[in-house]
This record gives sequence, structure tokens and C-alpha cells, in this order.
Amino acid sequence: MAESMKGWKRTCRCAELSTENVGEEVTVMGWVQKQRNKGGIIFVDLRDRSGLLQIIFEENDCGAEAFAKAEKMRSEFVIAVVGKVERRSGAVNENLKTGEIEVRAAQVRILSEAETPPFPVEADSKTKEEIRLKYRYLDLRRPDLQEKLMLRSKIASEMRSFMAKEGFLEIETPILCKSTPEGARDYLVPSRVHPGSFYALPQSPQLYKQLLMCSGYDRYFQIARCFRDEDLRADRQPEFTQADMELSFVDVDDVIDVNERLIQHICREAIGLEVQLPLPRLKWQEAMDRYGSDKPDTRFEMELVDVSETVAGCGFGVFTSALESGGSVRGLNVKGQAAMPRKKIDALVDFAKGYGAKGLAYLSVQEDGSYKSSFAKFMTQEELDRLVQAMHGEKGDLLLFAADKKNIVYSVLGALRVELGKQLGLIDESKFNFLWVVEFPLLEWSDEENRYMAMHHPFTMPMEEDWQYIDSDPGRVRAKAYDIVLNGVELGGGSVRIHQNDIQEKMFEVLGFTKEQAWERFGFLLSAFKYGVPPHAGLAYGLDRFVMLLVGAENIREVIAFPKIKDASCLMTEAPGTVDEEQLRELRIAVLPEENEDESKEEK
RNA sequence: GGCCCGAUGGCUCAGUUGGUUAGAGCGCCGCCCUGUCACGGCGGAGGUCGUGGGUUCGAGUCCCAUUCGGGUCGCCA
Repeated sequence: MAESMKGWKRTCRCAELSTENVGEEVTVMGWVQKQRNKGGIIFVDLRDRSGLLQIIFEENDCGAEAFAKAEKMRSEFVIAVVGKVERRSGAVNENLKTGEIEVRAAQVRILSEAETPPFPVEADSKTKEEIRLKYRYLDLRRPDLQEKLMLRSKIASEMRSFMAKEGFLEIETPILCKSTPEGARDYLVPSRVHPGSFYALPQSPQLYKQLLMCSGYDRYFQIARCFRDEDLRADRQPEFTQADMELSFVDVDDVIDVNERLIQHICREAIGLEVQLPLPRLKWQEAMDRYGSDKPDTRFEMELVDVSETVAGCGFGVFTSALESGGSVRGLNVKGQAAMPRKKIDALVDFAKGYGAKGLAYLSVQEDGSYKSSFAKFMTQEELDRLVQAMHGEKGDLLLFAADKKNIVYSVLGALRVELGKQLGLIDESKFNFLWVVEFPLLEWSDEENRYMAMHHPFTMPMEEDWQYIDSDPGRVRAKAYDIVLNGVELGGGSVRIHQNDIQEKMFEVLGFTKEQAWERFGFLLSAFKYGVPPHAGLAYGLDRFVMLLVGAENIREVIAFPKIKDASCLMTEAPGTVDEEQLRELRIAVLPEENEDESKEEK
């Protein structure tokens, strides 16, 4: 039966005790990790978030009643123990922080009994994630998950103290917002007071923080929950946390400076990593050309090589037709992999197809200097030699080529490069390679929408020297936008914002908004800009990703206490769920029946 | 929405070319044990092989569908 802790007060956590406390009487409380009954002596490993502590029960010390309680203790019972800290008379346990000591129980209370948990509460769980997530409250007891969440807390608090010292004000922005259809899908919240009207949950505090700049709070910071109704990934949750900031009277370098020092501070305080400043900067175009990615993993080489000029006019139709339609031909030199079996190469071709490639051409330089290639018969020996030379191909190298529209070539080879880096073990996992990617394009052509879309968002400042091309060649205009990248993962991004009405209006025009549409969507911001707006810029981190990388987790769920699964539901609470008719009626919401394909065909 | 992977006692897994009664380790239950810490000894319980259909004399195993979970492309200004 559960007992009360009345009159008892915990004096410390389990693993906060050490040999320095020998002789002290302490009161510890926690969960039974393991009970080992030797007959006349019982050992209990007591666990809390600090770690494990061995409790020893002997009838002479604690009396018959307490000893009987110890006998019935099972895993996950919650107990309280009063006893003396002793140096162990038996062997020291080197695996335990508290391995030199133990607490000799004088009194004990069972605060809560427990059923046998559905899976063992231990570090490095091998249990299926599905089960762990269903019983997340048990999963969260495991030491490795506790360490990650404690480190997350540390990172957040270091962030706050650094930002405060730098003069940033922490200001909260609304969760119930106005829907802005540009960008990700919004989560909608129906309004009871305004039937048929909906709030949207924020995708980011973007517009609010710009308004705060208009209001003179010149340095704003917030650890803000954000929501995007898009499909999940290993590093993407529908509900996530941004470390968000905005600064007035600054330009790109000012934002980068304060953020580099922030990154340095966090890495030092959280994981004892010394980050060298300044961080490398890579222009977007260079990142794409060298790595095929705007978030390059620079922990290994194997950069892309543009061989468009080398293969121009060669006999291989796949290459030449790609070039004729304005595309490019680029390659990867996979060092020392000439002997890669055909099966593995075919798997790489399939992998490439997943990124839009029609195929992948390959050439291996044999040990005798001859070539084995999927396209050798289409090219002369001289053409092949020139190609191998352009790729810096040596004996034993495998050369892979993609020929297509530029964007496809980038994404195929960029993905292939990372995949090969993983498969071949080229990545030095001990490295933390931060880098800035700067000078992003302002606009991106969307075939789907048949118009230019803002690559970052519609309030991003174009680079002065490119603004002249906004009518003649909009795709050429670069933006004062920057991303911070760590080990091939986009940690965060930001930009200098437009604070001039004429540029903002032109942006909306290029994006295809009429003045009315722009005002309907962003009127409150445009209006605020009429009354005096400082030049401003900002940046936001995906905090979950940042934590994930710093703790070395492979999955964002490992650093979020209660994450959602792939279909955005929660295995523990079973959210989302249906609601009462009455609730729907009050909101004047009707749920449509599921669309039936046959019926819709008939209607046509 | 597309593609790929997975599902066998509470947990982690094995299960041959389809062939008797589906195995193991851990955990769990009972008894014993005064220095264990992956405690030990003896005994025991526990399985609709995700679900439905099909092929077959016979299906955990082969086929189809489906559910659940994971990865990924699209999507994520």
C-alpha cells in the first residue's frame, strides 16, 4: 500500500552523493531500478534523474517491517529511504558514479507501487519506438532521454542568458494568428465568436517580430513554438521550437557576428566544444556548384565537378541533349571505388532516380588505366580521356555523372554525395562543421504556380547591386538572406528585411500579388511601415535540430519530450481525436463525408 | 499521393527448399541464498506468428489486399 511522505523531506538526489558525504544521514527518494535479494541482505538500486544509488537493507539496521518492504520491492516502485551514507565494504562498482558508496537504510516508505513496465527502463533501449512512444512517460525515465532533455534545457537557458547579456528582450508573440497562405500549410483554429472564421497557429513569429522592430524594441528574442501542417521527417515535427531573434539598425554582418558568438557560447557551455570564429561563409551559388546543396556537409570532400564544357559536342546524346536544353553535366569522383560491384552501382542509379534523375552515367578507371563505362561506346577515346582528366580521375576511381536541368543535377549529385559519404564512411562524426550560406537567390521559379516565389519570404531585402535586374532577370537577383548550417543540416536562417515601401511594393508585384491582395494579407505590417520603420534583420534557429545535433541524436523525436509520429498523431494521447457534436455545433462546423473516388467520377 | 523497409510470448530476436507439439535470451511468478551490482540456484507460467483473403494434403514461411510503425521523394515562403 502506498505510504505518504509526510514529515520526510528529500535531502538530495541519488547521484549527488559521493564519498564526501560518508557518515551523513540523508533522505533520498526515487524509483527502484533493481532489487537484488541475497536472503538476509537486500540491495536496491535507486534511480532519479541524477543517476543510480545503491541502498542496502539489513534487518538489524532497519527492523523487520522495513526489511519486509524491501523484500517486496519491484522495478519502478517509488520509495523513500532514510539512512546513512557509507563507504562500501564490498567491491566498488566502477560503472557507477556513486560506485564507492551506498546508503544503509534505517527507515523506508513505499510511496507508490508499480506494475511491471511493458519494456525495460534502461539506457540504449532496443525497444521499438512505437511502444516507447505509446508509454512515453516511461520512455522519458530512461537515462539517455533524460540526459538529452536536460541538455536541451541547458542549451535554452544558456541561449537566454547570452541574449539577455547582449541586450535582447524576450517578448512573447501570439499563438492565435491570422492565416497567411504563402508558405507552409497553416493549422487552423475555429473561432466560436466568429463562426466561419479561423485563427492560424504561427508558422513562425516573423511578422510580429518585424512589428516589434517598428515599435522600437530594437533587439527581440523568443523561444517560440511554431506549427506547420506539412508531412514529417526524421528532422521535422509539425510542432517545433524556434529560437527567434530580430535586430534593428543592423546589416548582415551584425546578425552574423552576434550569432557566431551565440553559437560559440552554447557549444562551450553545453558540450564543452570550442568553436573557432569566424565561421566559414559560402555563397549560395558556390555551395550549389561544389556540393549540390544549400546546406553542404563539409565534413568530407568529394565535391561536384562541372564537366559541361568538357563534354560539349561529344558523341553521348544524354550529355549533349541535356546541355542543348540549357542544363548541365556534372560528376562526382568516388575515390578508390572503381571496383564497386554492378549491383551497388545500380542501387545508386535507383537512388538518383528518386531525386528526379533519369539515370546515372558511370565510368571506372581500371588498375591498368582502361575504362569501364556505361557510355564508352558513345564517345571517342580522346573524349573519354579529356573527361577523366577533368574529373581528376586516377586509377581505381569511380566517376558518376548526372546530366539534366541544373536544379536536378544539383539535387541528384548533392544527395548522392551525402549518401556515398555515409555508405563509404567518409564522414568524420567527431566534427562540428558550422558554416554560413549567404547570398541566396531572392526568388525561385515555381512551375506549379507559374510564377516566381520568394525563396525565403516576401519581406527579404534584395542585394543593392542586383536590384537593377528585378524586371529584366528576376531570377538573377540575390537576397540579403543567410542560413546557418551544421554538418549538412540547416540549423537556422534569416535575412535583412525590406523596410522601404517602394521595394516592398515591387516585391509584391514580382510575386504576382495585386496591391489589394498584399494589403489584405499583410496590411497590418504595411500599415505599420507607414509610421517609421527602422532597418532590421533577424534569424531563427530550429532549436530542436540544434539540440539534436549537439546531443548526437539521429532523430528529432529524441530531443522532444512528447513528439508526434509520421502522420502527425500522438501515440500516447491518440490526438487528434473527434469531438462532440455539441462542440462542433457551437463552432458551426460540419464535417464533410470522405470523398469517394467513384462518386466524383460519376459527377464528372 | 509515390517508392523502400519492418511486424513471431511483456521486451529483443531465431525459425532451413512450405512439413510433427513455433524456440532462445532477458523479463515475469514461486521457493532458496548475508556483499550483490548483467547477482546466483531450483521450479513454473506465458504465443490469435499484425489483420483478412488466397494457393496447397499442409503456410510463421509463398501470393494478394489491408492495418500499424519507420525512412524517403513530393511538400516544408
